Amino acid sequence: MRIATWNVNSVRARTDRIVDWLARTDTDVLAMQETKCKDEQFPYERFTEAGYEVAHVGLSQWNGVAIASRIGLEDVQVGFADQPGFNKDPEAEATREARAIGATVGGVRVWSLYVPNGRELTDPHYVYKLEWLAKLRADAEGWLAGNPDAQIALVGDWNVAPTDEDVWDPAFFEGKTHTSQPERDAFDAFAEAGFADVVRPHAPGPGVYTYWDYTQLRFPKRQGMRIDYVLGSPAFAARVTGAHIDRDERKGKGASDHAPVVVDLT
DNA sequence: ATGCCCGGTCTTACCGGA
Repeated sequence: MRIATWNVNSVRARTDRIVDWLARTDTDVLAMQETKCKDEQFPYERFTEAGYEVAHVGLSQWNGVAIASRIGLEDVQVGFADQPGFNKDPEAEATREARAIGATVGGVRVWSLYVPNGRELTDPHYVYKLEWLAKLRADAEGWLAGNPDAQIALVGDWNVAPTDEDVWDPAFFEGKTHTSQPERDAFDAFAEAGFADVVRPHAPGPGVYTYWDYTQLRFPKRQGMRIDYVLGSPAFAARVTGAHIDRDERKGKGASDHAPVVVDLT
């Protein structure tokens, strides 16, 4: 079984590329983030024709997460129980965004996650990001406490670079989001809760990234960030036989700014 | 080495991305 996560940065702008990639790489399950469309705009037919069922949640042109599977897709859940909401206007009511969808595939409870960016360290979005991660960790800890043998995979764009090795230049990110200590603490809390990074042992750094900014020749200069992760419960981690980051998929015209992260299971 | 931003929209300006 092969499972992958990919921030596709618009599923409509890249449908051909995504469906071609699925077929070419023999991937059974793909968690997508930043689909950037409403449910009624999602190109379901293209995935169905290729043999994949899709569960998607998209409420506007922002965010949007999905899981595509050719090995079944059960018990779809939009959002996690304590998922916080957000509103740019602090006076207005915070609403839950399309940043989390869960489904059971091949015996694995998969969550496709798009963690809030945070924007600036002084922005309310940063507070939202930290709370979002804390609530997810609390809920995920509960899922595992209720069933220590559960195969759970928390996958997606975490928008955190947990170590200095995970960015091309730590000095460049001083005073910015993604590398601050509170964000790193929030990310590390998942390991403490029993969810391990199953990719890093198979794709060690330095210089190994999953995202490269479109500007300033970041990709050819190999100036990227490792912010997309597959965190697995012990029973999930035990099934992992290999993993890699498909850097080639970042090449060429029409690429997402993120590469797919691929995990192979028994 | 795979190229000097790219999606989206209430589109020709601006928001969000990281």
